[in-house]
Amino acid sequence: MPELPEVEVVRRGLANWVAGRTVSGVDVLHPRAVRRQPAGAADFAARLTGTTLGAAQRRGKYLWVPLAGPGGPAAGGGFSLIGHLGMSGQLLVQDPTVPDETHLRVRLRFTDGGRELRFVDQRTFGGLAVEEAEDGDPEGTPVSIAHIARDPLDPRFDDAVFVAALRARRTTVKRALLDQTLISGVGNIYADEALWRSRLHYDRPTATLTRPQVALLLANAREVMAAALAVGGTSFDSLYVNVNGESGYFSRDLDAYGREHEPCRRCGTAIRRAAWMNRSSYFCPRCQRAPRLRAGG
DNA sequence: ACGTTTTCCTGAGCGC
DNA sequence: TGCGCTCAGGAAAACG
Repeated sequence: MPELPEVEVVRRGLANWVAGRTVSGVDVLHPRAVRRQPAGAADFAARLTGTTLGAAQRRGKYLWVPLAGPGGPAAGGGFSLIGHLGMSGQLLVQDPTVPDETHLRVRLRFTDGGRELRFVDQRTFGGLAVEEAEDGDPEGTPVSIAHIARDPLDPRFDDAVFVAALRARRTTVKRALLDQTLISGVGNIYADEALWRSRLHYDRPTATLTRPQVALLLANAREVMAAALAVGGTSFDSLYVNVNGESGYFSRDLDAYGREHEPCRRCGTAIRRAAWMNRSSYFCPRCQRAPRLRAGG
């Protein structure tokens, strides 16, 4: 499941392999992959064809590639190719002779006749679109992601603002970590890892956390994602790979996620898995004590 | 306005 | 062998 480190690995791959190349043609093999393109698949293809791809950018789990038109950089009009991998999306740089993948959704061909860019997505939660940048934004952030918060690896992420905003929420801590308008890039895996490192239970009300506790949680989220990025991200199966189809190695370094019944690496207690919001939360029942239920009524 | 729940999707894994 | 069920989960949309 691609979260910030995995998406960053893909961003680097795009910067290496497709920047500076001009699109000669686009095949949309599944309309759902471009469902965020208001005018549909044909419009998506028309807006891309003939443009030259710039250096890939990222905010949280979103990627975008600035487009330059045939008339020069300005002629792109501030448009970008924006993408989200969802749960199972892959962007692969693939030789044209390689047979189409089973779940190939979109293909970009280039004027140099070299390796294609393929968007492959089994569960189709991900997608691509061509979009205009937010008016006057020097970073060229596409309009549809203007509400996404900066991520903790962004130098302009404001720690103090985040700490205050999280404590002001009337919700629980894991919900807040997964709220992309508060902090972006954190998904289920790194949320559980950051909570384990911080010895916090996922159901702790945010309002009960002290400023130092939230600051520590943020530092741990940042650390665990940086460590995962350093080894190519987390892969449980073939669903997350870099643009060359290779898996990352962080899954063996996880302390909580996916470790049900295995001993906590701090205290030896068996890690538990709890149903949480139609998904799972992994935690150490000893290190991460559940909040005391309020004696109501 | 804000917080919570539902919805979208497909393949792996499992019990019977 | 195959059917039905559960699970994986990001984030927009719908709901309260």
